[in-house]
Amino acid sequence: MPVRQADVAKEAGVSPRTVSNVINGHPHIRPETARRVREAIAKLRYVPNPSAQTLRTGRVGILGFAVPDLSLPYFAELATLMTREAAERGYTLLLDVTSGRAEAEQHVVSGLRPRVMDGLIMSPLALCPEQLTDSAGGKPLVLLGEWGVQKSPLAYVGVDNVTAAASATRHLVETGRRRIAAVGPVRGRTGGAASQRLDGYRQALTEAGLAVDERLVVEVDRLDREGGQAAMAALLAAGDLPDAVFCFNDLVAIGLCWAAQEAGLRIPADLAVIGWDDTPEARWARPAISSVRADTEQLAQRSVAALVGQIEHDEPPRHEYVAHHLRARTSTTGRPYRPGETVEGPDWERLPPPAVRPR
Amino acid sequence: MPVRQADVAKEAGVSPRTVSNVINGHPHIRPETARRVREAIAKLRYVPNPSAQTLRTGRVGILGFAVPDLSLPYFAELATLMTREAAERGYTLLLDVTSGRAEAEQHVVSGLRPRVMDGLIMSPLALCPEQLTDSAGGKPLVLLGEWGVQKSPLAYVGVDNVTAAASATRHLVETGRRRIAAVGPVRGRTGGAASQRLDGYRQALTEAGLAVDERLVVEVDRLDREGGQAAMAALLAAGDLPDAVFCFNDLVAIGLCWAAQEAGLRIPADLAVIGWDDTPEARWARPAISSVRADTEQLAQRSVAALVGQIEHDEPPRHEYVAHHLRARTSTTGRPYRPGETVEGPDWERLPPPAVRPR
DNA sequence: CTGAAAGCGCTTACAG
DNA sequence: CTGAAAGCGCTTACAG
Repeated sequence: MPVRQADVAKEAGVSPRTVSNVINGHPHIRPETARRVREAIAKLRYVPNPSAQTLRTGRVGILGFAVPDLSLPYFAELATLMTREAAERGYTLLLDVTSGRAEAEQHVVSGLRPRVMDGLIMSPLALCPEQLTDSAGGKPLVLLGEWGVQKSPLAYVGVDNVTAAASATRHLVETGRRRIAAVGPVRGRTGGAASQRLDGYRQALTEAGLAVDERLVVEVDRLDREGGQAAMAALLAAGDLPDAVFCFNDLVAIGLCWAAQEAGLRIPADLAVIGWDDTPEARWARPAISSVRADTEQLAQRSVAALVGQIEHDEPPRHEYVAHHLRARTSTTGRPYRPGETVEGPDWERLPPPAVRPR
Repeated sequence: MPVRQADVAKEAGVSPRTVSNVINGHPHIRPETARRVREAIAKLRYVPNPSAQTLRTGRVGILGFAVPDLSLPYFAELATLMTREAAERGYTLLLDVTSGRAEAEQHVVSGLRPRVMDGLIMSPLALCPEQLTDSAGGKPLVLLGEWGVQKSPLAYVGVDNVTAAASATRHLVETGRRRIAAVGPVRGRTGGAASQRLDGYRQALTEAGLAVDERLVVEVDRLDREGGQAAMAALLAAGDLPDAVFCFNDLVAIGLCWAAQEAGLRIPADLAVIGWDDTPEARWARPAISSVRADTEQLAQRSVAALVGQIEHDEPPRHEYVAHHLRARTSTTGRPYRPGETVEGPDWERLPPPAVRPR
């Protein structure tokens, strides 16, 4: 019932081979022939059958993007950008929600899925690169979070967590804070972005001549508002409050601010707070919350480019860093802020655009 | 290089036909044969090639879900639920972000996409059902928003916007409000959910013996925080402030609260505010914002069921309603609220679960 | 209950 | 520059 290539060929008075050539843009086709074929395609509203194409060529035209949690605005934003980025290169993006469960991540990577995708971009939470390496089903894989990827043979795109975290911490120091807490390592999960951010945090404190007090490093169950709320409760219960908190994402910062304000603390007078991801919710919070922003456009662009490069040109996997910025707002500066304004932090950093670090 | 059905057949000492029968669960297979086949499958780690299956059967195993905007938490939540729901029925969910552009919506429905999906669930923003009807590419389509679907032949799943909006408005009346504004119709877009919510709003006001003041109906450019901010600015500029606002989603409510508080208004003492979607951001706002919640689990479950029913059993399209609830919080009641608590509104409503209204 | 064979709709060496 | 033909890996009437 649907129109086939053969119907187009008959309509245009050529062989199917020629129709295929026109569609796939092969050179050396007589302009007149090409025109006739194109007219026939338009007239019959012919659309090639993707399954037949895939069966024949082994190429699917689909990139996978596996995210742990779409309710994190960071991933929702990234998914939107990736969809666009993939479309520009002629691919469709297939989104997979793993909920951070190891089983789901495993399934995406090694299960049925590889067959319906040409490659996968993933932000692993439960699985570490070693577990992913073998199982990628032979398809190219690009990693987005970090999980001790330094020594992994897999491709990786992300921000330099150490530098960015140091920059956030330094910002707190420069606004006069001395007892700075860090909230965000996830209980029971070691390595990954969190440990790099802790490195940056400790490094900046040491450079500023401040002591590192391990009691001020607070773990959370999840990087969500409830986690931030619980962390603030723990800090309050411990007494000897910090005068600033570096939160590993905005949701944690929001929950923490909630609990702090509930306890009568003023932000930033009593407690400065900085988050991570630069979500709209942080910009619209009262007071507006300072945040570290990864350049998500670059992230989407580079990771899709890296994946397509592996797929189409067999490029070797490499590690790549994207820019980050510090958005200083009321929760650290005390200065009024209206959503929509962009206030670069005093010591914001930007890595040179094609910051490629070959492995 | 990958293992094919024929390899499994040879390993098990049967014909490909038998392997296919075992995989597809055909009856009347000798248990001993089935066991041998299954062992061979496991041993060789055979996975059927989906493209070949699709080419042969015409069935893809993929459901599409087209959303206008993943940064709306409502859609992010729905996407997560739908993914799970689809997986339970053996389908993969393909997410498409249309950004509410007519062109993108058209493309999803009529473009290349229908060939890679068995059916589509979509929340149209720019296109009305009439435009969608012809173009569905012959594949089943389930609509999620409303766009004057009452008379559309397309399947529809959603909340009863009239009833829910009336309920929200009545709640404001019952907490003593008399000048109640409605913020949310999108400028230049007529019909759809917004006009139904306006109907419910007017209906409730009239029933309460209050006059409907059309100057209190405020349009927005988009249903986002900026839209709410601008709407509040307009209300402030107009003078003669309302004492309550019914916002058509939580983002608008959040932007509106921001602007109201910036102007020195106290919520709810000076202005009561209720939103729609019951997002976490509304629960964690200060004060916590009351909201109308559609039962998203039901929505996901019913819409996937309706789509799969059309695909697999050729069921006729029908209109179906899911339950909604009113979550009364500080922004209307003035009572303290801690995120995580569930406070049903005094006049919350729930439609009987299988609320099917055949067309 | 299972084999041998055709065909889903493409692409692509192989000829001309 | 274009035709005729094979084959990608499945499923399924058709026989037995």
